[in-house]
Amino acid sequence: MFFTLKSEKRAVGARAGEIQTSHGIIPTPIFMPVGTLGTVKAVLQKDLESDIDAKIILGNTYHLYLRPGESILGQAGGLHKFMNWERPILTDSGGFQVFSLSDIRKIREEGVEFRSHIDGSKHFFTPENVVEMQRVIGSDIMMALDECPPGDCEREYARKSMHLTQRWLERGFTHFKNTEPLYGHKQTFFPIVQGAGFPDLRREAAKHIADMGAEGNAIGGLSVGEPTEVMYEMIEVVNDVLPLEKPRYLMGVGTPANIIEGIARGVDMFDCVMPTRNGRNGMLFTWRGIINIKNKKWENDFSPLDPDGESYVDHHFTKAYLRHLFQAGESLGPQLASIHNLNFYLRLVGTARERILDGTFEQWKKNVVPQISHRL
RNA sequence: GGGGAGAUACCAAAGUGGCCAACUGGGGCAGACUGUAAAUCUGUUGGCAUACGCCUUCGGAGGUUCGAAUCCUUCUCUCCCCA
Repeated sequence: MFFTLKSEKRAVGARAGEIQTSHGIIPTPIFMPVGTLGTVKAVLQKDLESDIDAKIILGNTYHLYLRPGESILGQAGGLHKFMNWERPILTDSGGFQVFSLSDIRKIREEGVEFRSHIDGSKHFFTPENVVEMQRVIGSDIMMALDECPPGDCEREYARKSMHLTQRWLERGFTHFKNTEPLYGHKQTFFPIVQGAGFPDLRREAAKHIADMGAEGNAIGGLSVGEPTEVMYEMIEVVNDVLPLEKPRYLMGVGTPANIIEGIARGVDMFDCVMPTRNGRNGMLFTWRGIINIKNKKWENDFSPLDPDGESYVDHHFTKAYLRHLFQAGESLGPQLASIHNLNFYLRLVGTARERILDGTFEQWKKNVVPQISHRL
């Protein structure tokens, strides 16, 4: 993997770049649609590639390990072939599931013991076997196993958790370096900064992964219940330390406004379930604000779904029609909303990139953030 | 013509003397959702009030009772069975 900065180099500030992978080039800043189980929910690969023009998508190691499992993915020749997606894939390690499935797991020095949320069976994840699994998946970018503590955790817990994560990162990275890709294309490994909402812990964690010398770095443990201002502050603290010349990935973020603010603070990569999950639940993100298409006020609004939108669905369907689909519980509703939202998210980061390159990002941000955050 | 069952809120359907402004579904309205255990979950759904609460409701009318969706009388309507 190679990362090239195309804009001015500043520690904390918006930048534009390019990530080269074996499966294609990713312009940054970029948003990566989440496709946990080998599918971006409710969206066909074809639409993802053409209409939405996603440059890279996510998969999830924990979920893919449980279903379809290592054997099937190995037989398929990796996730790209299995799901027929030829562009880059980034896989999360399952670190987030250490957080979100906290009722059914036990964390130890060696790794984390899970109970499957599907059948209750016991499984053990280590920094090493999670790398192995991601070798089988064949993701272009694999994530380290980390512990993602809740946003309101105590300092002492955050400190111990961060140190455990650091030991896991090193074990994972060592294992990564000692193993080879299985399918002839390159893979890379991103370590993750933790440290909850404590600036000194964050700084220490950032220094630690900066010294590891990975090709890219991730910021984890944000947007997990802490106030938004804390998240922004942590991004600044961390990006002040992380190397300039390597991509920075803010995991799990966020709302359109969060993403612009993240870009402004020097983040290059984002992923979030919001455009798809909220889309399936009737929320549309647009340049003019946020729409809950299920609301009665759209019942007889026959204007285009999104007059400013650039996707096929934005101009071929009306708000009234989409509301009808949701009212009727038709599965096309969530599909159209997901396509619209992902297209919007990709256009949002694409526009941010243009504004960075032509030097008007700050001015643009000032105008666009209130607009896209407004509820219609 | 004879016999039987029933009428409850937007719909379906519980309740059969006070704990009932009325269980539960559905539908409606609104909200939540940030490295996806989510095409899920939550609230609300007679009127008025921020709230305490007040007012009008269980086919219509009348009655019994301290008190009625629940008991009695009568009327109207619906459904089923037999002719």
